[in-house]
Formats: sequence, structure tokens, C-alpha cells
Amino acid sequence: MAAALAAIRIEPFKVACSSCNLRELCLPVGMGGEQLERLDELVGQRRSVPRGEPLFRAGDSFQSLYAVRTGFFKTCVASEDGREQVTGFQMAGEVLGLDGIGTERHTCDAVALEDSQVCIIPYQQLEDLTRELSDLQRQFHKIMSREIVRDHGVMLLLGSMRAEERLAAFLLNLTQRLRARGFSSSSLVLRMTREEIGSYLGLKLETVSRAFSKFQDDGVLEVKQRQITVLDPAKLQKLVGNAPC
Amino acid sequence: MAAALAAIRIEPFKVACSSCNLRELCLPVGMGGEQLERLDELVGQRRSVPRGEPLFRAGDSFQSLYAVRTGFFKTCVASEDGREQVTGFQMAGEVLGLDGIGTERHTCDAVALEDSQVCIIPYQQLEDLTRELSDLQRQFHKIMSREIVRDHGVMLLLGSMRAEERLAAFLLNLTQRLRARGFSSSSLVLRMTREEIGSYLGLKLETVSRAFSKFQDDGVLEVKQRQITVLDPAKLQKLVGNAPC
DNA sequence: CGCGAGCTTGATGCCGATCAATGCATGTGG
DNA sequence: CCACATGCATTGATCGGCATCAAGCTCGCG
Repeated sequence: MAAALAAIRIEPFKVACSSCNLRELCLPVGMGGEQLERLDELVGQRRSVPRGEPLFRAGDSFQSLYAVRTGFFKTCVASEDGREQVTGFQMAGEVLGLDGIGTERHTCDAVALEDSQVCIIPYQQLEDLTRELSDLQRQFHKIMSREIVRDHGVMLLLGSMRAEERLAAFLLNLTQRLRARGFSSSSLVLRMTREEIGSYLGLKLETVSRAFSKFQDDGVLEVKQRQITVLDPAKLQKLVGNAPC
Repeated sequence: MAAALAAIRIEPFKVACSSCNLRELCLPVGMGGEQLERLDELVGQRRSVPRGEPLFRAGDSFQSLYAVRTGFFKTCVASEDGREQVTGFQMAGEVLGLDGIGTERHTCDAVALEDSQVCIIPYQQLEDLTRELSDLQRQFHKIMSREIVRDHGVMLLLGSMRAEERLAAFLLNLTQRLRARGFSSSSLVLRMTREEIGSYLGLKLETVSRAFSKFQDDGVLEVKQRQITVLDPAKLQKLVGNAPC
């Protein structure tokens, strides 16, 4: 109970989009001057989410979107009969909670995979502000649209790729997003378990593990538990899409 | 060439959302009076798309969204190496083209599965109007959000269901949407081939065919080519989600 | 130090892919 | 009007990739 309360503590101090180093990746893309000031008024609070704790759960009433400031999240949906599917992993600058707009309730769980912080974006106020700032409106719509396109990519992966192709595509996607944030694209630490990767990719954890081992044997990766080094990015790229059919 | 020109002919006469019998399913949900008039100004043109022809293709410049007025569409994405994945089937009242907002180019093909008509919703003008009409803005955001939620559902299906569960889930989804449009939910004519169903569900056409035959043997369905009758909806419902694990 | 969560690796089995043949409806040209 | 072509669907036989079951390993942590 105490832990649950701690999990939803809200940071009282202000954070400014205008001084955030993620502004080129996040909601403020392409905005300047006065627009950024207006956005600063909107996004006034952070929230800390300890590792393993939910930011929100399916069924929760929808009030806000969240921009990841630091840390790493997963989102997962469940069917009535208890099956779970990880639908995405989110890192700094990415937006969480878009699923809640349609029904005014969240439809998935968002769980921190490490100690994280998010910026709270009150949705009603965001809608009000996007009616004034067309650049913000445009950017918000783009974020939603890209989420749809990303989901289509995952469908393609789940519907037509074999296990090793899926893992290769997943790793390439991760390294690409890390590079966009100024991190090395050849060395990364996975924040999620094999089981979570497997759930995302529609595979069992053993299959994920075997694929990692295979990539290591083939000299594509070095794998030390969650510490991954990409030795041969070109070969990894080729592994995605040498269709057998 | 003549056929291509015919495919993009635009109907010159006006159609009004205010008098459309799909308005409770489409963009105008929850709007009345003056708002509907404004929407009528925006959505002024239809376009006919003959069976088999694309409404748009991946790579096309994005200008408009489309609301299906009559007919039936599929959307599909392709990877560089030529694999295809059907990402959805759209019927009357559903919106096509949301994928294009993010990059200002369409990222998937939308193809008519029967002779169809769509209403053209010029995107720039829609953005302008949503800045004035908060009800329209809200509804538009809900449509995008629900598309995201729908995609998550497909991921769950592709990532964790077995063949027969997938087909059962697909059929239940179809009948539900048909019922919402006033059609019988026990008798339906599929507008897509077994191969297209298979692509959507991550299965081969033979597997789809076998699952249909199995359902017929079990007395759940009557299957005559594309004419499907649901004999036992409860059993169909149970087929989704008796997880083996 | 020992426990437990997470990871690796091996052996086996099953579901769905693949290959192949046949059936069925629609349409077309002689 | 029939012969034939064509596209789609069904069904059977076989194969392979991934799931499943099981055992041992690694590492962080109380």
C-alpha cells in the first residue's frame, strides 16, 4: 500500500519543454518561442515510476498522456482468458497513453522496466491548446499516425517473419531509436527479459534465447545476458528479410 | 491507362454528412445542427473505386482521409523484400488513410474488394475545422485512438492465438461490425479470399480453409464458399480463448 | 553463502507450412 | 451451347520450425 502510494507521487517542481533535451523527439518538435512557452504551461508536472510499477493499467480512467522523460516502459494488453501480449517498448521522448482517448479508459498496462520519470500531459488541456496552436496540433496528429504505422510494422513482423528475422528486426529497431537519442548503436543493454521480448515478438523465451545464441555463433552479436554488442550490423540487416518463400 | 483514369474519377455532386445514414458510425458522431453543416462543406466529394483498384498506394502523397460510404476495402503493407501483410478490412463508416498523416505519404495500399464509394475528407481542411469544432476534434482523436487499440488487438491475436482461435475471433469481429450496421450477424458473405484472410491472420490459405471446414464439421458454421452462416454463435465465442497453456 | 529469478541448452512432439492433386464456379471464345 | 481456361477453394500427405518439457547454469542480492 505504501509502495502503491509512493508509485504515484507527483513531483511538485516545474519542468520546461523549452529546456528539455528531448524536445526534438517529443511533442514540441518544430515549435519555438511563444508556442514552447504555452506548452510549458501545459506540461507542468512529472511523475516518478519505480521499476516494475505501472504508470497506468487497463481499465484506469484516462486523464493524461505521458511523455517518457527518463527510463523505459513496456505496454501490454491482455485478453479475457488471461493471455498477455507486449505491444511495445517506450523510451525517452515517446508518448504513452494514446490508447485511452477512444474509450476514455486505458486499454493496456504501461509498466516501468527501470526507474523512470514521465511528464504528465493533461489531455483535456492538450486538446484545448491544439485548437490554438496548429503546429502543436499537427505534431500531435503525427505522433498518433506514426503509432498506427508502427503497429502495422509489428503486424507484418508477427504475421510473416520467422523467429530469427523477428529478433533481428527488433534489435535493429532498438539500435535505431537509441542512435536517434545519441547513444551508441552497437552496444546496448536490454531493459526487458527474454520473456518480454518473446511476448512482443510472438515467440517463447526459449526461442528468443536460441536466436541470440545463434546470432552469437554466427558472429553477428556478442551476447552477455542483457548486454548486447552488435558486431556486424550489415549481417543483422540482411537477416531481416531473406524470406524463405 | 483509361482504366486508371476511370479509377480516380471524382463524383461532381455533393453529398451531405447531415443526411448520411452512416453518421452515427463515422466522423460526425455526436454532432448536430450547425456543426454538421460545417462538416458538409468539408466533405464535399465522393470517389468511386472499382473492385480490385487501389484507393491509394504506399508512397502516394497524402492529401485526404477517406470515409467508406459503400463497399469494402483491405489495407496492406509490404516489406522491402516483398512480403505482404493485410493490416485491416474496412467497411461502411470506417476511415481510411490515417497512416499517411505522420510522414505525409501513405504507408500502405488500400484496395477495394468490391465496387465501392468513399467520401473525400481533405486533411488540411479537416485540421482547420477541428480547431474550431471541439466535438469534431474529439471525435477525430477517438477514431485514431481506436485504430491504435484495434491494432493492439490484432497483435494479441497474431502473437498468441492458434489458427482456429484466430479465425473465430476474425469472424466474431466481422459479424459484430455488420450488426452495428444493421445487417444480420448470422449470415454473411465474405468479400475477401482465403488468402487475404490468411494474410490478415498470419496463416496460409490452406490453414484458413481447413479451419472453416473444421467449424463446419463441428456444427459452428455453414460454409458455402464465401457464404457463411453462423449456426452456433456461443460455440464460436468459446473457440476464442480456450487457451491450451 | 545460498536462494531465486532469469537465461541457456537439449530432447521431443505438434501445429501449421508446404507440396500436390482435385473440385467447383464463373466467364469467354469458337 | 459446349469446351476450355482461370481463379479460388478444398483436401490429403509430408515436413519443418517453434513450443513444450526438462535440466543445469549464471548472477545479483538478502
